[in-house]
Amino acid sequence: MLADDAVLFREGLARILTDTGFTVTGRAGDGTTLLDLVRADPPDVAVIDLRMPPDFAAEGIDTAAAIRAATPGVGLMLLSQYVEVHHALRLMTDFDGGVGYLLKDRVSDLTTFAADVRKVAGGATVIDPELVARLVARRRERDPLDALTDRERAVLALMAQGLSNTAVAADLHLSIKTVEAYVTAIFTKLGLTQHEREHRRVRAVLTFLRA
Amino acid sequence: MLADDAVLFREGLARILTDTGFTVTGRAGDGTTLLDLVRADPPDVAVIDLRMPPDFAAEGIDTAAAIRAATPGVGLMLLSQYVEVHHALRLMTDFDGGVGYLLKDRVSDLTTFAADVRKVAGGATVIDPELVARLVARRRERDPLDALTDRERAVLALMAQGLSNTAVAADLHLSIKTVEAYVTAIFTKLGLTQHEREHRRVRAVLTFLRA
DNA sequence: GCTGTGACCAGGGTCAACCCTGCTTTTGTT
DNA sequence: AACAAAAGCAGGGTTGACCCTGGTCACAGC
Repeated sequence: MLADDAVLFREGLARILTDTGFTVTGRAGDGTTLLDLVRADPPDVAVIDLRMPPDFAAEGIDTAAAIRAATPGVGLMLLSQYVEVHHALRLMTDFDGGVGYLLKDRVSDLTTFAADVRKVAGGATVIDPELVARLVARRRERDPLDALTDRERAVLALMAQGLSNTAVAADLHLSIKTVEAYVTAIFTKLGLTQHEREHRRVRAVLTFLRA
Repeated sequence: MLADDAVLFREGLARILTDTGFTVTGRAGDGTTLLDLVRADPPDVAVIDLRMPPDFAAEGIDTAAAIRAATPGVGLMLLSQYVEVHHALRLMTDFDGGVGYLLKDRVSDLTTFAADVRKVAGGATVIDPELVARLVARRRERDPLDALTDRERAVLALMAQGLSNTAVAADLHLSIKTVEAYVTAIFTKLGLTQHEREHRRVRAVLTFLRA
């Protein structure tokens, strides 16, 4: 079963899978269609693009979770354009095997790729080595935004859109005093101590944009 | 002829082209290899990923230019993951037809895609409609940074690194009063009038980062 | 010679942003 | 039950950022 909204890629992948011995039982351009198709005719494995319509914001992994819940025996191979460590982590912890997570551009051999898909169909976990390396590195240098509470992150997100404290207060239904308190807390947690050379609000925004 | 470093995509595309009536005479993972292959056995058309190794910074279009110079009769179909207006412009102006520029994710029909590739092989120019729309919009709303003088741009660049006015003054060997004057001028030229909801310095920085 | 523009700068003013200190309430953990 | 953290907010203070107005000098174009 194939799920990817990019026609060129999906149709190309369908041909590759057919050539490497798989039977492609269906194709879907979005998560809802995929879930319906899998329920109707559970395949050995579903190959899913991580970013799917409508929001292209990793619905692929939510769809995968829904498939796992509905049809636990179906393997789930996720393909991503970019390294997204937290999704890999989620796959390794929330799913009980039978999942794969590969980067599209790092697949260099079709035979190995096919073998990985088979492993996943057989219940194994297959994660791109680059992701493992990133996970290890990540544990060493934690994301500075990790220290922020949900509220602080929300405030910073609006700051990063160029909103004033007045606007942030209005949008989050808070008082300006509260927002000011959060802003100061954000600076502290991001290690942005008062310094003559820094415009800390801009620095905080840059940190957010780079995360 | 196919040129794309992403094996999954390239091999999938090879199969699609074969299925839609083309003969795929060769495959290349980088521009140099592609140029060599095209010289050795010029095809009707080369399908090229815009982003190629080693720098993934649009070598595809340079390779296309080199191919055009060496073998003028070869059509050039470029595929891009993202809209990049300046590359489309270059294709339309520097090349004398026989070029195409499509976005990977916006190809929704294989038959139409194949027809587009044939048009390019026949000497036509095929550009994704979305790009045309962007080009038209771009001519209307010129880059806001164009209105800035060299000095204003320099000041904004340092602002965009999160520097305070004090630091900008020190780095550019100016007085703080001068920097303040430039900052106000920058806001005016970027159309950032005083508004209760905006933090204009952050907005200016965001404008700079997106340019 | 005149005009316009860019670069550079000052005095004086306003205020949003930030900081400090202190508080209450809610929620989660032990 | 006790404690800690997060959320939310206030009073009062400081100040960097911004704004207005005015100025000089160098350079380019007419």
